[in-house]
Amino acid sequence: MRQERAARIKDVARIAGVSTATVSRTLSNPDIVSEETRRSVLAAVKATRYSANVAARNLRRQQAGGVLALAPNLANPFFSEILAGMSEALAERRLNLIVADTQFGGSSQLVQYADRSRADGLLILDSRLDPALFAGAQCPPIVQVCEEIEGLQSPRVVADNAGGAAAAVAHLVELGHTRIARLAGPPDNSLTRWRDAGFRRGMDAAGLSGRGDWHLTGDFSMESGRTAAARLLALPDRPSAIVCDNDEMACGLMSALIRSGIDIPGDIAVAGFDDIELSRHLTPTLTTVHQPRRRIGREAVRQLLLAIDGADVAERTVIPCTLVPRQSTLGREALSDQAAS
Amino acid sequence: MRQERAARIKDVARIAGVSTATVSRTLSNPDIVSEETRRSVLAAVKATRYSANVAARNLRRQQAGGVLALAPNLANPFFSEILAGMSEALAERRLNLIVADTQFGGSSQLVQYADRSRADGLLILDSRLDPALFAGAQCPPIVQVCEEIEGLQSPRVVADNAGGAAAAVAHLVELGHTRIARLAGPPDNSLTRWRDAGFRRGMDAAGLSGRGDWHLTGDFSMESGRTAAARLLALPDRPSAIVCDNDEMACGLMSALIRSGIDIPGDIAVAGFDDIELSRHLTPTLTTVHQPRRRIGREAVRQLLLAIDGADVAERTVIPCTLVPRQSTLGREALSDQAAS
DNA sequence: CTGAAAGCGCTAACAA
DNA sequence: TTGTTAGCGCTTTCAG
Repeated sequence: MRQERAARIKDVARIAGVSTATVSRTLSNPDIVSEETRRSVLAAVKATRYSANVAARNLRRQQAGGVLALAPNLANPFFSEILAGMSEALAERRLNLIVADTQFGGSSQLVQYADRSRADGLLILDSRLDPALFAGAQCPPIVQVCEEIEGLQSPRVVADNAGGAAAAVAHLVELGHTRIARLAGPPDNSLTRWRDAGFRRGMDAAGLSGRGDWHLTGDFSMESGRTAAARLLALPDRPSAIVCDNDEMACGLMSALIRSGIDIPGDIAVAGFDDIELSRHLTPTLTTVHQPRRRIGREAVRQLLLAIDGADVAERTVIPCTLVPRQSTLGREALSDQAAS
Repeated sequence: MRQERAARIKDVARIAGVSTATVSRTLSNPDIVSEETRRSVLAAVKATRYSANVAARNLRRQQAGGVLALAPNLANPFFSEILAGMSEALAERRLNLIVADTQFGGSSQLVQYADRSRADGLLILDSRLDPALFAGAQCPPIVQVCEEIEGLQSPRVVADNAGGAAAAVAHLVELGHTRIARLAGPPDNSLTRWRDAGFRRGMDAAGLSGRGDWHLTGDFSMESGRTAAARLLALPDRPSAIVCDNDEMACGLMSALIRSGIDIPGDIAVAGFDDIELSRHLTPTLTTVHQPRRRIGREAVRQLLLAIDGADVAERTVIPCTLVPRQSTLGREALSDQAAS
């Protein structure tokens, strides 16, 4: 039972009684060969279970056969659904998605990838990367996704972060809140900055002004939401509502507030951002801003493929977000036993 | 400003005044060239920003340069942390991790990958795949991770699912519970079967017997935990504790129970499995079985690399799990304000 | 519509 | 220790 060698294009050609060029043509551009030839080649392909050697094809075509996604944290469900959308969209073009976690290996590893022979394109999801990494002449086309790196010129596909944050504020205002706090992400993060702008826009529209001591900061982790709760509770003059820059912080915050005997939304209403699956299953369920993550991933790939093909690409594609009102602002009665919406 | 072509090995050789073979040797095996040569080659590499063409190298070496992971759902945080561990371990060997979501493209796509020219190895995390996909002679080495496909012979790296489930039961028994129910995963899933075995082992050890009507089934989703709660509440004779086959179901279950006015753990104690990050942040925090996911990912890669190198590989590597007692079984007082443990 | 042949860039066997 | 050289398997001109 020795291991049989994989068939090469030569083998297929011999069996089909044609040249290797014809086999290649049949496979990549079936319309330009005669029907008879096509039939015999395809039969030979099937008989030999032939599948083209990827390295040889890529070498010849001077391409990499895959796209690299740089994400700050693979273990984060927010990114993973975007990656799933990317993977899906790339498969249609028979391109691989190679995923690198920027937490490891450091930039020394990453710089390797900013090279056409390794990746036909780059999808960058981490705004903390140094733009200099991608400055080389041989860097493949780039699309930035969700986050934005200052000083790296490339098309961007982002959610409507400002609009989402403004909608969250408007929702609270409509419920009668005027004392609205904010739990922001890291100040140097582009998401934070856009959501900041939206928050202020929403406040302005309602004639409200933000208060400095009601501006808390976290790092997008549940843990930082937990610690923010302590700071919130220590305030002499508490807000009646708080808008968080993501669901995970909102989750950590709510959980700590509840443990301290605070009623949500009775004492403090809470809104998040992202609409991760969890948000529907918290108690109370979390009002949040839904980002269509799969669609963002697909759209980013679409733009990248355009760029790879040398077509014109929108400098900035903004994907709309939608507010999803749930119990953490409406109260339990409003939606009591309703299924996830 | 025209785009400069990437340097090839020839360019480096010319600048360093040596042959291409020497450049290649300097880069892949520096010890066998003289120090002087090495210096001039490295200088030329730096000057040209040379980086070897991956496709050419792979073609010549008859390898793929990457390993493919087949996961059922990229968007699931449980898998994503394992993938992160894999990515980390592979980077040390300069191998890519290519991730494919088995939800999309169907097996027609996947079968393409069971081929040495596309992947140097396969990491299979989805037990629902057809073993026939990997039966070809040209299929690269495989390691199954976490889940197991019946009829696919290959090394496996799995958590101690039975031991974990037994520990959860033992913990409840120690707290005085004798009426213990189970919320199981899909019956055809290997995780479910191992956890089933562990559950029974734990019950037997305590002299307890499981009851048929206390055996609920879900599909590992939060949603299925939610619906299981309704069935649990409809029972004429309720258990005092329930062991769930994963944290997400436990989360959906708890959240629905609480909404129905059930006190956890006063009325019903709940234990999960996996220890996803969320579990520490639920209210009450969830007692669960911790799986060292990153380590599982790293270990799977270690075994795969051994197999690729033709070394002997353990048929089955079992990674220990540890019980993490929290409020959902102990009560809120016990651990009230303690940080995540 | 098809075949011959060049060559993508690299590594490794062999020779010196 | 280094250079020469063949060739990995494929695609794509260029001829016919």
